[in-house]
Amino acid sequence: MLDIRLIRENTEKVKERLQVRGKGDEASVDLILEVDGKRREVIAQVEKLKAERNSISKDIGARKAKGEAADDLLAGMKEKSDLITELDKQQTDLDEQQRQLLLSVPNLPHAACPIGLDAAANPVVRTFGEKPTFTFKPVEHVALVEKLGLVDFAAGTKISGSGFFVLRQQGARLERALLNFLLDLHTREHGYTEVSPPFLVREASMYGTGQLPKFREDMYQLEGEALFLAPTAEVPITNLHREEILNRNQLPISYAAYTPCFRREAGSAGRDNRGMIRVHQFDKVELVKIVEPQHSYEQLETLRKHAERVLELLGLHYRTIELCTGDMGFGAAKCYDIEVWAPGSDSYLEVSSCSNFEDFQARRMNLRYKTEEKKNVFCHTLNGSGTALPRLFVALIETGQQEDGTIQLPPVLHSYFGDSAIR
RNA sequence: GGGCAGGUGGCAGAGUGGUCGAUUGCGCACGCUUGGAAAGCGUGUGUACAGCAAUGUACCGGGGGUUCGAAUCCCCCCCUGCCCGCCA
Repeated sequence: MLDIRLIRENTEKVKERLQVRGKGDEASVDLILEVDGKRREVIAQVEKLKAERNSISKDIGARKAKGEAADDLLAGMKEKSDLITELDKQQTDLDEQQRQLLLSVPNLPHAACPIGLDAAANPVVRTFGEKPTFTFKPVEHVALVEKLGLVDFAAGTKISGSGFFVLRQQGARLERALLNFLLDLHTREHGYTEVSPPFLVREASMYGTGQLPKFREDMYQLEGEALFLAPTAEVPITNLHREEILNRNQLPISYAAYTPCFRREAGSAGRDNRGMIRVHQFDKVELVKIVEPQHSYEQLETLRKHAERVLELLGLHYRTIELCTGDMGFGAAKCYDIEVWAPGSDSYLEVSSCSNFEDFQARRMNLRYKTEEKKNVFCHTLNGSGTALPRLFVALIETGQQEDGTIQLPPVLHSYFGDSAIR
């Protein structure tokens, strides 16, 4: 949520920054200011009346305490109160209008963000390794996992429907190895605090991180309950500190969490949905940072390096792209996607997305910290999907596949997996 | 699922219609004291909104109502805790 003061005081700048997203959001700005203007007029009016009422009421109380009559003071008070009630209603109404408008406006892209309309305009900012070469034609993961009995898609469909899969035997074990590897890496070497949160969250939490009100259709909600299945660990983890005022010396806070993620993927049926690439439930290790504003961009780089390090240790070729203004998510001010190479599919798969939300989420969540000057300032929140497991899984086995049908695993996984290869 | 009790400032905990943004204690900050610390003493200690400012307004879980006036009375909702039942 943007700061109304920022919109008021830097109107043209805000419009310009919204315009570069290319979604026409800048049109809301004038409307917001119009509502804000009316709102402030009403506030000025009603507060003046309230001040009068309070002062006269006080006098009435004082007289009654002394046993004196106060009829002269009471005259006209009822009317004044009724007027206040009426103006209060107007103000509540305008407040709500303004809130809804503000909630529907995306974050302002950082000044350094590349400008563009869609994914085609995203520059590659880093690559690691090279596309591996094969002496044979590499196979796509679907064929690979079925042959080795790692994943049973039919069983997933039977149990839960399309978009679900069952990991079996070495497949299940590889996933478990990856989870442990990821959590160990981030907690032991990158200094993150491990957290295991609930997977079901209440509505207030979904508002906090911005899934609601705009993206209700993408979420699973429990029938008859005000609970949602978390679409990412970002929701429970960031909400750990909702409505809090942190001490400066607590920052930065860094969390790593494994959770499953639940997504309806409504409207995406038939698109990109082969195998494990786009599913309704997947595991992920998420990284979340809560930081001071002045450090948030260096922290974003750090976060990104931590996410990239995963792929580097696994010896996977990847590229990191910076999202352009038109392709960036709703709440992000700057965002990197890390895409790992999947040779069997001959494509890059997004496994990780590292965003700086600046104070966009913190404002919604009322998450602040106390500065040395004892000012309460909104924190900046960052999050990076440390890695979406199924896609990492896909890249790993497609990259490690051998001509004899086995899959060679990178050395860092040997002890976690208990073997050097899947055979 | 059945029954009950509660939601007040960082925390604990008073307050049942008027000078209460709220007694007090703890905590915290600063000062005095001390060789230094503890103790003790003193002072201070919420947030948001409006306003150039002085200042004003709002907030005792949320919303509505009664009243000149509500933390306090009435209604609805949300949340938390406890007991019983059921259950991994």
